[in-house]
Amino acid sequence: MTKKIQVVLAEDQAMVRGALAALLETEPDIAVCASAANGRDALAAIAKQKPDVLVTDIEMPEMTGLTLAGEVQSHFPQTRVVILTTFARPGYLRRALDSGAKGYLLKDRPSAELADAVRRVHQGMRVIDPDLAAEAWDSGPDPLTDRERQILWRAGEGKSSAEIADELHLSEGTVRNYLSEAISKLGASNRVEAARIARAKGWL
Amino acid sequence: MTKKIQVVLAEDQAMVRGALAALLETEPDIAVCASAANGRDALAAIAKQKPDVLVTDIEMPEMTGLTLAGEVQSHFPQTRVVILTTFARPGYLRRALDSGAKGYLLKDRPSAELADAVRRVHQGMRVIDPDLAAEAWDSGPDPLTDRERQILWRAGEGKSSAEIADELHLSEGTVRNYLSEAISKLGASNRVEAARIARAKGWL
DNA sequence: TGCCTTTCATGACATCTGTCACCTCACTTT
DNA sequence: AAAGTGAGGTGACAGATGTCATGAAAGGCA
Repeated sequence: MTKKIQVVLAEDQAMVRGALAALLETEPDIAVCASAANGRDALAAIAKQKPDVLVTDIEMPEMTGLTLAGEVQSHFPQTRVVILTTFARPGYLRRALDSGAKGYLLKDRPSAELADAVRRVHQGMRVIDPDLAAEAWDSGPDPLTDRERQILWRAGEGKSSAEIADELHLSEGTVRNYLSEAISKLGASNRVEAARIARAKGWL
Repeated sequence: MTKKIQVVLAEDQAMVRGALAALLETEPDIAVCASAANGRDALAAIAKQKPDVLVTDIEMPEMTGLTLAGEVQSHFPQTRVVILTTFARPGYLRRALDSGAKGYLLKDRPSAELADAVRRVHQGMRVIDPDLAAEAWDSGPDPLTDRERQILWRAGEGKSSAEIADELHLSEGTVRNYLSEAISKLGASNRVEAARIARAKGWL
């Protein structure tokens, strides 16, 4: 047999990280050469190990998987990236592909697909969840501006317009204007629903 | 060696389920005899297999891990339950223990602890995450009434007072009263923050 | 029987939210 | 130089939200 496919694993939940490593180690042609609990550590491991494939979660402390994918793409292009996440959010998929990820796999999928995805991506193929790809296509791009995103995020945390204005050094009226705009763009009827929709799409 | 510890696994994310099974299978004294994607299927598996230990997630479709723990406790008391979840929520821990669970483990913990927990619980010990137990102790019991919970849940989804009133056949004023009460009990300053706090504590 | 607790309801009030028309100021573009 | 363009702001208004005092009806229990 030729050399095993070297994989680095990035996932913040230690239990899941260990379990995924155990899963990949059951494959005779795959070896997990390092694993990390956040994007920053993963990047350091990649610099040292130069693995064939990175399998990474998205929501992690320090550096998200999406940012990590971008860094890997620009500094270590020989390492292919597979995103492995809970979230079937069109915005996430779009950003993942923009960041150079070659695979996007959901944690809902059968565990056998992980090793498959690693092998395919290693061979230069792309592996994208087909349902999600279709959804991403017809849900369109993120309609929010940066300001709207910042403000909607805080509103979703339960902050009042006045508090948000204070934090961002804006007037309260301006904050209300941005929220109004975001609400109408998302077809919501108030800030809470708008935040919910934006979160579901992966735009927050 | 004596017979292996028989484990049933309940976890809705297929990838994680498969990975956890692979992890447990690496232990020489543990065997995963069945796994299920929701509480209902898990209960059926337990009825058939009569396993020593059930390892279950909390948030699952059809039947949550907490409800499942209660069912197992009353119908199959010889099966000990270990809750394995992402959520460090005092309310979840409390309900888990009330439902007869013998273990409560976070997915943040090192993967080696899972097999340990299974062994200990099998021997009749309890395994509770110590930090979470302390937090649960001083955060007190759920202060919300059923009505307040129902209403706060819907408010957190972005529904207006009028919509909630309609859904629950109450007057709008009554809904506002309950929300006001919930907001003050939780020390929040509006409905959104109140919902956030309640979710974080595991009370929603 | 009387007392207590829950649940639900009103009305009144102050404040917060969402919407809209319109304005300023600093940049680009042409 | 004139005409956009985008970020930010103002003021006004209707409607939603949060608070409080008060009260009716229903069940538990001593």
